[in-house]
Amino acid sequence: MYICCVMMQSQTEENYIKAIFSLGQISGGTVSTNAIAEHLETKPSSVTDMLKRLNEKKLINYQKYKGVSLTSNGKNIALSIVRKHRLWETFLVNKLSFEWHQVHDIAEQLEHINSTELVDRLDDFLGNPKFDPHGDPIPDKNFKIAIEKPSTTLNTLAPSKWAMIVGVSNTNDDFLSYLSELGIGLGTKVQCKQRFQFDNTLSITINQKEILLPEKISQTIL
Amino acid sequence: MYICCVMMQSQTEENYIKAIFSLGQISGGTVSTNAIAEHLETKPSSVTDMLKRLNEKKLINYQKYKGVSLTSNGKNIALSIVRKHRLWETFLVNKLSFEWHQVHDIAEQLEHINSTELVDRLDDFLGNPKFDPHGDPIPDKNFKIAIEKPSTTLNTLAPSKWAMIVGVSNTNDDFLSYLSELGIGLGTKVQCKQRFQFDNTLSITINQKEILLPEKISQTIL
DNA sequence: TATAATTTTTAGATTGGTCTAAATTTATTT
DNA sequence: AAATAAATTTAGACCAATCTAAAAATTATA
Repeated sequence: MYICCVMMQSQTEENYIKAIFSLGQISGGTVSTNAIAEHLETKPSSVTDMLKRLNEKKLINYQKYKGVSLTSNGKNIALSIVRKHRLWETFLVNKLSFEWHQVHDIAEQLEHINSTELVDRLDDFLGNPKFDPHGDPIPDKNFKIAIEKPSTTLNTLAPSKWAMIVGVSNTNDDFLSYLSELGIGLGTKVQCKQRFQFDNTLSITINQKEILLPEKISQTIL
Repeated sequence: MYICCVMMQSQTEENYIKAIFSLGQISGGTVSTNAIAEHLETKPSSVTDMLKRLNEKKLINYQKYKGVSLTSNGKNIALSIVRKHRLWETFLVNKLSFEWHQVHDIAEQLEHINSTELVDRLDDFLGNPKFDPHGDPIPDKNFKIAIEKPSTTLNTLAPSKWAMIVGVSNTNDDFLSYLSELGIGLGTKVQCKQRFQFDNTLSITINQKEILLPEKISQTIL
């Protein structure tokens, strides 16, 4: 087994690699300059500059005008950042009692802390969790990712059936705090009361309370 | 009670403020450009540039050629960094089972993480410790520092008397790992066996083992 | 007090990361 | 296929943080 050397990136470079990784997950293939710019809230010209640098360092495959993808080195760096991010989120929620929706910004900072020793010990301290508080899988020491939990979106729940929340596919802050206001969190058990035909709005029961969820929302809950 | 706004410094600026703070602690008065340069392993000309910027931001009192000291804003920033540094060191040692001497570099990174919420929760999680693993006091939420433990250096220990290690005055890495090799750590109980007149070398007993400590070393142990 | 030695500051260049405005390449439409 | 629109890159500038080399101020010394 070989573990690549994953050192000496600036935080900015790491953020670009992370962006390319997560956009690549969605699109499957290569990622466009504009997509990265939008994702990082920066200008396309800045992205081009950075892509040249990352290309020099052999962290990405980049050809002018042709989009970009990660090399295996780049992918390992991305996975190590994802690992750190999700472990820290787990720490914040499980040990420091943060709410689900408060942890993202802090983990965004902590994920850049550079110490394999630290991350591995944190992993052990947390009991080597396979999934983070949002239900996303945490890569292990060797960047292996557990098989995704087989989960379905809430909007497919049949009337009278029960389900447990195991994750969301939208990690927007406002959305997450909206959910916690509704009483929806990780592990929450819900029952489908009724589905309205005309727009598929779902009526569900949570702790005796009845709530209406538009399809747009029920689609993002696992 | 007023808490100043402690935001938006770059890591570099924070490192300068920390350096000025800790050098100021020693010298009492103002700190010289060269001292800062040496402490941060940079060039005096770089220091001058940064001093101008920090002066602009009213974090230091700076007059050309006259040395520098922290304003009350600057002091608060310094204290908040010290607080973070020492809390994280405590976390690393108490929760992640790091050794005494391994934690400094990691804490040096963690101290720049920016979230009052995080720090205060970490403080609670650790049980609001008053001293870090090196025996140094941890400033509280309001940057108040506990009165130093009244402690004496090991070289003053009289023959046959017992003492407990509560800190060291030299936090050099090699020194700390040398101590742990000897079996000397925080909370270690030692007994003075004998003091040799000619050079004040101390013979002490630690867990049944007998060890000889030159005066230079026994002076740095509290 | 004048000179030498030291400390500190300035001047000017470099690097990483960003921007705007203009130019170029690729994609779309007629 | 030509014209237009959209995406991408280049050129040139800026800021933070650094450096080297040279100048200026301070301190020490003869």
